[in-house]
Amino acid sequence: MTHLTSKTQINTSNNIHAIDSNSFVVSERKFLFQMGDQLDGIYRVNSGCVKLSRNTADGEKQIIGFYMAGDLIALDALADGFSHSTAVVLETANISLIPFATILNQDAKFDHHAFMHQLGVNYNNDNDHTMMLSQPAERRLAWFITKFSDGLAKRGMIANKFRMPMTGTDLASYLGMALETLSREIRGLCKQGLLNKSNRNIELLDMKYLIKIAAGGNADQESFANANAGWETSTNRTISY
Amino acid sequence: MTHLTSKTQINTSNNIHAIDSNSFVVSERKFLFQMGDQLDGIYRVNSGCVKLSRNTADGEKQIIGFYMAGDLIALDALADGFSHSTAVVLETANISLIPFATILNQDAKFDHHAFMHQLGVNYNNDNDHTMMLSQPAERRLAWFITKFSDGLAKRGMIANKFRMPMTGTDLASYLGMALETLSREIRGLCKQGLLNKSNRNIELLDMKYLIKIAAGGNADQESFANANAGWETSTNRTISY
DNA sequence: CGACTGGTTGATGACAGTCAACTGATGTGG
DNA sequence: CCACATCAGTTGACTGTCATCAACCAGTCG
Repeated sequence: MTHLTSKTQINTSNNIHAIDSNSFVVSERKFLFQMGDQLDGIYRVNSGCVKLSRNTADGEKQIIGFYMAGDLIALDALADGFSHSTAVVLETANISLIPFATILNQDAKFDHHAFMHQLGVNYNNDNDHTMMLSQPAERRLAWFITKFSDGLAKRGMIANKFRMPMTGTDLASYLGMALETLSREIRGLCKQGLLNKSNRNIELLDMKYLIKIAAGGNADQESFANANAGWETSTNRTISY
Repeated sequence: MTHLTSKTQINTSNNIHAIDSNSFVVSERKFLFQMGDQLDGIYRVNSGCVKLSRNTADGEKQIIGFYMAGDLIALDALADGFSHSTAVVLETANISLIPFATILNQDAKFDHHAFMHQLGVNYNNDNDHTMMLSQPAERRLAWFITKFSDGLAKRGMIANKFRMPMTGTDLASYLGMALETLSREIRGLCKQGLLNKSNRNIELLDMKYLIKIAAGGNADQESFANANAGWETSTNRTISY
């Protein structure tokens, strides 16, 4: 893995291709930045998928989020210019650097309104994540799956059949559970007929019921899938949040 | 409890006194805003303490943070102008409204740099909180206590002897544990000689060891307090983060 | 004074973490 | 292309942390 700390390196690395002055491509498994790096601004993900992680005080790595088109990352660098998290690309990504100067200076060409809006969206997503962590494992998983699917729908992609860009280990860390627990919970949802899974390929069979679980509806209740078998109930409906 | 949704109400409520055009006082137990309120901007806490909460999908209330002098709240309203959280004042607070227009418009009198800095600080604090939620209960508690103490120190207040502004129920919710668990964990730390507690008054006796627990050091190890009894090891040292 | 809110303590059990063994994918060098 | 190593994920058995339920106590307030 290469390691990016400055724009100079961006231009010299053969894994990172400048598209224009502000946007560049980072390929799978490459670092965008690491904890402690001094950044020139914050980043916007234009396409692909990036994971952010942090180290706990005792050195364990924890995933704090997965970011896709439109998301802002490295917001923590607003505090002091240094990144407090590590960014690794999961799916080859097009990234824009938004320099601090652009954010602070009254550059009319920069859409401050959209920036602030996105900041709020990111903030809300993070809060949702935080809140889910004190919920039962099955609920956390159902929440993630429906939210991920919704994210795809919002970006105009197929929402009921997709490939997870992250490993189970990463997802388990993000959801605050052991890898084994994640594996068992996924199997549980499969057995309930709510989804199919092979490797990282997921097919949602009963979105409504998954949403119900995510919202705290108990999985022991009668499944919508059982009560109303078929595809009518499992269309890739858009979740509002 | 009264409920503030607009500046009009701010001016009419006898619990809220305008100090200047931007700053006002909200007294204990009053709402600053509630989930769903349309806001005119985001708020800055100048003094006092404010708690933020959200409702889970199944209607349970969860505390997402406690905010003190310097902290920004209602950042989620940046997304769409509506608050996704509820703010209740715990200690009579002086609050400034920072209108969206001020943030977006190129108002030279507004310190955008300081604003962005504080945004990053808030963001980091939230990430810390999120990460702690998958740690053991004792560790979460030790983390909160040391962090709270550090927050007091940073604001020039006495850091090793203070009063908790929130109820145990609120703190338990924030830390993602049951009230009973919190009660037992506090007692556990007391029994280890790390702190004293009567009602909501806390006295830290061994900050270093609390920090060690917060960082993942096991409480079964020999306590610094036991190894090196006395006050020399329990001064209100400032934690760097 | 009773009714509340806030907090403590004990008994019990469930959810999920840990340990361990194993299977299946993916990748690498000879 | 195979042999091997490595990573990713599965499954089972066991254990422990912590949530739940319940009873109880201490302030506070109308």
